[in-house]
Parts: sequence; C-alpha cells; structure tokens
Amino acid sequence: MSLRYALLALLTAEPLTGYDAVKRFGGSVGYVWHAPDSQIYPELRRMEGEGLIEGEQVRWGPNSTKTRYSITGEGVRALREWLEAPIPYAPLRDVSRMRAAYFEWAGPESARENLRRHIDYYTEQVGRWKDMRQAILSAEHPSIAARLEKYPAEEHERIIAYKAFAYEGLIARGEAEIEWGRRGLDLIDELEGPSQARGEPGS
Amino acid sequence: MSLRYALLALLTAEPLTGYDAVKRFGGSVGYVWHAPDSQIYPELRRMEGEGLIEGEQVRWGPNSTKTRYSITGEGVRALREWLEAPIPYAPLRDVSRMRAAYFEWAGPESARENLRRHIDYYTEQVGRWKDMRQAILSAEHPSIAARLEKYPAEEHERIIAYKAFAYEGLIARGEAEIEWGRRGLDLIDELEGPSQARGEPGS
DNA sequence: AGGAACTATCTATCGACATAGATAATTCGT
DNA sequence: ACGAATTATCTATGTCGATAGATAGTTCCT
Repeated sequence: MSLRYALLALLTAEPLTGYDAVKRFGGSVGYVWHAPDSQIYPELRRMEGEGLIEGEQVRWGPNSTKTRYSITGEGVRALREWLEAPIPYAPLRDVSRMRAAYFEWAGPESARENLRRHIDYYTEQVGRWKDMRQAILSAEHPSIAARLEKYPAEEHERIIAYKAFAYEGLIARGEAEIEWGRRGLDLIDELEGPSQARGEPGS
Repeated sequence: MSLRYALLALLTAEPLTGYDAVKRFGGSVGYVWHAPDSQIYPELRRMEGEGLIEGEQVRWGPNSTKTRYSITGEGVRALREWLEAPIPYAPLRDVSRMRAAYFEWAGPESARENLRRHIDYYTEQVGRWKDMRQAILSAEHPSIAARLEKYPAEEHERIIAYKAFAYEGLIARGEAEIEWGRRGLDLIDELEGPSQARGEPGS
C-alpha cells in the first residue's frame, strides 16, 4: 500500500509520466522505497481511477503520446491522511539475524564470509545514502531542485531538512550494521580461532 | 523462503509438532522471524513432501493424534547449504524513512507523534530483545536448554554466543532507531519551534 | 538509411504473507 | 459434569511484490 503514497509524494514535486516515476524509483526514491515498473504502471492507473491523480495525454514524437500524471486535491488529502495516521509496525523478519543465530551450522569460514558480505553491502549503501544526503543538502539533486521551485522559500529549509533526516536514519542504521558485522568477525575469531583463510606459514 | 529454514533451524534442537512451532514463532524465534500458523502448517507439509523433515503420529488423548516432525539428514543438508550460500539483500522498503522524508506534509504535531511512536515501539522491542539475550546467555530459555542438551558441551559456548550475537544486532539497530527518533524530535523543535502540545502558559 | 539505445507501457505467472475465519479434540478448574 | 481455555490443524481469499517477459514508438549516432 505504501507504493501509492510514495507515488503521491513524488507527484507533489511535479507531474510525471509513468516512465519518469519508474526512473525515480531506480534512483533517489529507490534508496528508500523500491518498486519495479510492473507495479508502478498499474498502480498509477488504479490511482487515476480513484481520483487521486489525473492523467493527461501529451505528445511524444509525431505519432505517439504519453500520459503525464498530476496529483489532485483528493490525492494531497490522501497523502496527508496517511502521513498523519499511525502506521502499524510490521512484524519483524530479519534474514541476517536469523542466519547469524545459527552460524554454528555453517563453517566458521562461511560465517565470516557472510559477515564480510554484510559489511560490504552496508558500506556500499552507506556511501550511496551519504551521497544522496549531500545532494539533497546542496539542492543539487534534480528532483529536489524541481520541488524547491514549486514551493515558497520559507518552506525550503524544512523540505530539505526532512529529506536529509530520512537519509540520516538510513546511514545510522547502516553504520550500526557495519559495526555489528565487525563485532561478529571478532566473535568468530574468539570462538574458533583466527581465520586460516589466508595461509599462516607454518601452521 | 526463509520460513522453511527457520523451521529447519528450530527442528535441529528437538522434534516439534506444528503447534509447538507456532508457539515458538509467537515467542523466541518470533522476535527474529514472524510467521502465522496459516503459513507454518502448509509449509511443514510441503517440507515433509520434499523429505526435509519426517512426521510421525503420536497419541494425543484417547481418540486423537498429532504429528511430530523431526529433521532429516536431507533437512540438515538443506539448512547448511542455505546458511553457506550468499543471500541476496532484498531491495529496501522503509516506511518510517519514507514518511519522515515528507514530514512537511504532516503537521509538526503529527510528525512528532510519529517519532514518539517510533521511539516507543523500539524501546519496547529493545526491552524484549535484551530480555531474550539474557535468557539465552543464562541458558534459562526452554528452547535453548533443550538445544544444549542435545549437543556436546564444547559446542555450548558457540551455540549460545551466536544466538546472543543475533539479538545484539537487533538491540543495536533498535537503539539506533531510538536515537534517530530523538534527533528527529529535536529537528522539529528547531524547524517549527518547540512543541505547543502541552500548553505553555502565557503563549 | 539503418541499427542501437532509450522512452513508454503493458501482461502474465508465481510465491510470500496477511487476514479471517472454521473445526474438533483435550485438559483443567470448579 | 460442564464450560472455558488450550491444543491441534486446516482453508480460503486477497494483496503485494518478484520475475520475466512482450511490444512499439522515438531519438541519436554513423
């Protein structure tokens, strides 16, 4: 259900075609909410049916058109309502933790490999999130720029601040994951002796 | 797909009926992996069909039986394989961050309410996780006790350590969430002025 | 003029999971 | 002996999302 609100939120910045939205989900928004095009196009059609957005046909080349969607008053209302309602926290389903809990069933080397991947994955993500945060703070990012143009200057600070704050949450979480991974590697060394992966001469 | 491996992992401690498994998912394992009974029973049947577990009928009262499942060699192999294979990290879908990114569309008071709930939720969870961690470290927890009985003493340390480590990951993440929520409340104060919720006399 | 890359959209199938039940035997307290 | 709570299991429906396509027009480069 949240895809719908992610789309509404995007459309508060500027009208978009389905394809534009797909691109956004491949980049910026995609770091917070992922969705494939096969979900986006039908959802947009449904939302139009419910009056949350309006599609207009715009020319595309000599023989074709594309549909550009804009958010309606109804859509803004729905977005607000969703943002103001308390969300139920979904029950936990945490693959990394589940796997770690049973590391005694994997070999130590494969447990290490797991944690190294964990660290690498989050290191990469944290890098991306930090870049995004910077791009937001400097208003470089095209979709932030478009958004700022649409709203009065006195709103700019909070528009930027909340988006940066969201990314800061991801960054903090990512850094906690990296820390956890490191402590896991140490723990394995303690329990099983240090890694023999890179040959220790004379062992 | 992970439900299957959660079940296999559970069954490495002791044989269980479907109902036992359901209970486990309501408690201990449930803090790491949630699943309703409507998923558990059919999955157990499927797993039996694939030879990963074996069901045996045991008497239950004078006129009835229940099915107790044990893990098979095949099942252990499947669990090991899963633990050793690299898991693909699922693309992110983070409701809290998404909502935070658009807090300018909710009123400041409702943004605060959001964050307070966030903090409360994770505070409660962290409490649970800490309790679980303690119960594991002291081997008080019945399902840990059963597990330790089944394996030689020299394995006990690592069995316990990995499970505690898993919970430590949850705790760290939870604490990062609480921190983030607090910083969010401060941010809102900065941006919108301090809360007027609890009446400031003379305002 | 031709092909490659991009824009734009749509469809179909499948598994995971949520939600909301229903059924029936058993045990336990009074 | 009776009702309540617990144990044990099963079903059905719907949504979300993953995966893997298909189609067709457009722009751009050579």
